[in-house]
Amino acid sequence: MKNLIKQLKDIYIKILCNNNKKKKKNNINILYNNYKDNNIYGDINININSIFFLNKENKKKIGIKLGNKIKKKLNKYVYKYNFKSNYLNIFLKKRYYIKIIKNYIKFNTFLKKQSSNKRYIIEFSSPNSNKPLHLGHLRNILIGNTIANIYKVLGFNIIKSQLINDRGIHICKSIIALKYFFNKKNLKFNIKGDHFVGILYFKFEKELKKEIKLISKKYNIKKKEAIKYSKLSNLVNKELINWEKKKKESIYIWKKINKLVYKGFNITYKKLNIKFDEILYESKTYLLGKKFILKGIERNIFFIDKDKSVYFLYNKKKIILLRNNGTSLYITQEIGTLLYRIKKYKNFNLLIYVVGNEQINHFKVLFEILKNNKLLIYKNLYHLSYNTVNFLGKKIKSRYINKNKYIFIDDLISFMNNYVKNKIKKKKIDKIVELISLGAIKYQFIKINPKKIIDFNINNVLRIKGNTGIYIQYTYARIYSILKKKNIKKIKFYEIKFLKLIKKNEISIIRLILEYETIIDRILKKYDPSILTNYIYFISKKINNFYQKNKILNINNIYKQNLRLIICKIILNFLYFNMKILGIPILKKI
RNA sequence: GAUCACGUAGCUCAGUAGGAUAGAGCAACUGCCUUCUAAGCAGUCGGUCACAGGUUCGAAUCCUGUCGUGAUCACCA
Repeated sequence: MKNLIKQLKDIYIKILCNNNKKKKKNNINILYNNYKDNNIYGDINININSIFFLNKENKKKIGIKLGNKIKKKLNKYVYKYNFKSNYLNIFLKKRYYIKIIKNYIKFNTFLKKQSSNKRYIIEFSSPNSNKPLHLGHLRNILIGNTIANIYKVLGFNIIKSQLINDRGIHICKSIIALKYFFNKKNLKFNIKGDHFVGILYFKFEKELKKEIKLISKKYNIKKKEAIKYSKLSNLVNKELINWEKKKKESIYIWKKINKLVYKGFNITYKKLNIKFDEILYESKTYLLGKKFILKGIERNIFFIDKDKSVYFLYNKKKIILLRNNGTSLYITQEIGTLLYRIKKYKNFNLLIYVVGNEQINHFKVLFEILKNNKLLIYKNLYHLSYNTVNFLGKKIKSRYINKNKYIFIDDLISFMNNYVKNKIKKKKIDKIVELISLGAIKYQFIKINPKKIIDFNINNVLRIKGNTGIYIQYTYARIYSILKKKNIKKIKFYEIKFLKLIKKNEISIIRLILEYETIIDRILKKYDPSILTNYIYFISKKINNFYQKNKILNINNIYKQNLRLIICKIILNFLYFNMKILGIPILKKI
């Protein structure tokens, strides 16, 4: 069965844009009407205005011409049309929806596969190995994972990639802290590895802050200046040099610390039910970046400064690529990782970096460097940026060293678990509580447009009413409980009877599912998974309304019951499909 | 100071390929469990789409300016 919208588009193009097909094709606005009264506005709305300017009379003429043509050509499914305020409204026959239902039952798919051999890499999470994953990571992970899952169901060859920033100043800070501020007596070994290393890191930052304050007071200089005279800061720099020189002691502690952190990360990922296809470590790729930069100097793309640091000129500003002591920086290792990926995959069609919007400039510089080096791969790179998660009015970000500015994912999860446990009416087993609270957390983060700041307020997350993950899970469980009582496989499809019996209620649900492809297109175009949660919420509302108003089981007319059961089955599959994409746990019982 | 985002109901957010009467949830207030899961459903209340111009037959949506909030501005990652 051909896609109706596509058929309408073809007719539209044939009649309205003989010239300039390609240019106009993208502007054609043909949508299923799920939001306005179908008695007045029909099933499908075609916006006549979106193409080119016409005066009112001509618009009506063209609209009616188009309407006639559509009715003639698609007579099988279209029974009338009208023209209102520059919209051509198409009214569909019930037969169309019966056909759609039949197809859903037969094929059980909601999307047409688009591609099978295109390779897309989605890099997300990208933690530093010096502290636990926090809410900023959570947002990152959920955006990345959802986008990756959508590409996956569309048939793309997807690689979910985690890049761990396991080298650099930050990890040296934890090493120094372990060496100087802790001994066997005051070390706590009974906590999760990443939290343990986090304690080391925060201890260092605290001590550094103290020292700098003292120095700047003593010599009456600014804090930025004072860093130069800081003993701790010096120790860290030396540690980094030792590490890059592969000194035994440095490497030994570094390995031990990282091991602890990864163990902790894995537990958190397991709780979130997030899996990666590959894990890259910057410690293994940064040397490629270093080499690349040294070559660039020979080719006069990068320059050596007076103090021996290496820089790149971007908008007349110096971007440092190597420190004057020869050690690498963030951007160096970023280049190295990219080179590694090119080597590993030879060719990929798209690499999406899911990274916060504070790094927009960083990626602009990166792409510019690649362009300057004639690495055309930069055209296949995209920085998917998202806004911050704020807590207590402050951004949650690594630069804030005060531990109170962080909420770690682990803490949020256990907080939510407790809340759900106390709130639910009947006593539930822990597993169900966990799945409910996980769904609630995920939904709450995905549902906000990545461009917007999430003002993290525990009261926003701790909600079980209305537009929440629980609502979706509940809707699923409700429908499931009905289907459990009947053997759906034994239900026959009575086309002619169904045609007579199908009503507005049933049709409006099917029409909503028909909008799905448009929704997916928009999500990928905008890189915005929140569109999906909003859509799923809208559908769930419709279904709950249907459920409450109509009886499904034990109705007099057995054919009607069958029709409704079949629709329930489709809805159930549809919810399942999308909850999988969003990573929201599916519960058969709540 | 420069650059980039964002500003829609008391609160949290949809809507921004210009197009039909600006939509949800929360909070407040009404109804609905003897009947497939009431973590639900139906309803009431609530808006000068920050402000001012401009483009257009038509602007929450595009452009300019102002104000407000946030991020970035390079040897942190």
